[in-house]
Amino acid sequence: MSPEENPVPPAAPGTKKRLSREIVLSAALELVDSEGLEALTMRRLGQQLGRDPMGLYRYAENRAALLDGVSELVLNELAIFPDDPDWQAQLRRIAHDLRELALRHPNVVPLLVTRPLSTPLGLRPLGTLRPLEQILSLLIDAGFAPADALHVYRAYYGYLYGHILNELQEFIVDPDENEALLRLGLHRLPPKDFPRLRALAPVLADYDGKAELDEGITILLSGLAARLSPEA
Amino acid sequence: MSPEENPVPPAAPGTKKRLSREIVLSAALELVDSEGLEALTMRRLGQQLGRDPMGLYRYAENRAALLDGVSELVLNELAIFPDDPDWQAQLRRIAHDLRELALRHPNVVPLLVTRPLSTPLGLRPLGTLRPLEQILSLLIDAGFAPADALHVYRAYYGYLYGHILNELQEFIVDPDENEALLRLGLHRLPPKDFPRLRALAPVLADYDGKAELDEGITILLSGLAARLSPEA
DNA sequence: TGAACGTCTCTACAATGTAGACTCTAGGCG
DNA sequence: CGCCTAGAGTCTACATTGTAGAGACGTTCA
Repeated sequence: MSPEENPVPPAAPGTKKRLSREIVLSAALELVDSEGLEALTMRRLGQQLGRDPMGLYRYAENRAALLDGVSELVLNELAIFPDDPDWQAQLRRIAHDLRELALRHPNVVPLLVTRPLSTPLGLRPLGTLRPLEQILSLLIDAGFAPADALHVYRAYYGYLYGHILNELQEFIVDPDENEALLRLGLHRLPPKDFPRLRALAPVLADYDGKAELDEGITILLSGLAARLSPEA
Repeated sequence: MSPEENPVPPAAPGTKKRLSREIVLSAALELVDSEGLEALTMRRLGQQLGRDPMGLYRYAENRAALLDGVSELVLNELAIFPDDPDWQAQLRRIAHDLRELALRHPNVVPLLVTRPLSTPLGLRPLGTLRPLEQILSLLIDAGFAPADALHVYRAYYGYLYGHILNELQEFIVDPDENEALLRLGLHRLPPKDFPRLRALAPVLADYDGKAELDEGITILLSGLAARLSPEA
């Protein structure tokens, strides 16, 4: 082989153009989606782009900043229409969209959930705060007092994130091995200590996340609407 | 200084006794509590215990297993009484307990939330599954059909974890710098794009997580009870 | 006494994030 | 046209990490 030929071909062959933040972040996201969070190292990403790893520091100050960028990028896939007059319908739709987004990028969910914990609210990437702002707008326009809008948002987003975490925890990629794996795992549990869980194995195996989310949202929204009427 | 004197004294001086899994995990937890997750390295933990880092592998196969052990340890602080006939009161109490536990160990919360994502349900540390089993027991004893109990559990725990994440995200350690930091951060946001959020700064500053959790739980429980009556 | 075993320790290595200096290239100015 | 400066890209180097593998040590049984 010719000496200057890159020994690792997976880098896109033609793309030796100029780099950009978007390109870098997209590549990072692809990497995370396909191989998991811990596969996203500077060297690995560099080789994916056919560039020296050090060059990446021009587009992300840190590895942490890179992670922030990735979660921002993912959240940008979420479309919110703050002008919809039917706030309940809109919140329900957003919930399902976010759920599907999480299922599409399961490896990014840990980022979505933990990165904000290490960054005070005001210092987060702007793309991360946009959903919050837009939902507040939606609720206030619908007639909620600003403080009540915040309460609704918190209850809503709290439940939503919780559900997503729940569902992903039970999620197993290949539905064929689903039941097998599940039984395998549950079988390990001492029957004395875990009778309920073991008995529920078949129910656990078919989990309809979409329906479950929808029910939860219904309960929560109607409860919230009753307590804090938007016309008050 | 004498050559064989350990340059890092913080290791407990007297405790040269036999190690045990509990001791190791407790030390790990202390480390995480006081200095954060990324401070928990094998070497650092070893020096905390005055032992060679390699010795730790006798009590935890991996660093990952160590992390699992820590979250298990924390979850064990949670007391559940599956025999309480008043399931709603019990769930409400557990919620508050778990919230306080999270506030006590904020650095462990990312573990609690993300570790299960990388481990199929049946293979988790037993201590992690105990709350699930016990709450199922509580609900089934209260009259729920097993499958319904699972639904209730999911909605409940989903909301609970979501709330905790929410609250920790807005949590700032020193309440004095709370408002300052908050304003500082929010001030950075472009007013054109984030008018609602900026206007809510004072409301954001005093967040009563306990009350908010309680309200949410009330809404959720009454909704769930209405939909799936335990006497059905 | 000797042997065997479980515990602890040491050394070593590959992989990571990143600082700092170097090279290269494009474009503006004389 | 030639130089020169600034920024993008690259190379080298280093401290820190998890962990394999071999050895040392002490305790316990035959």
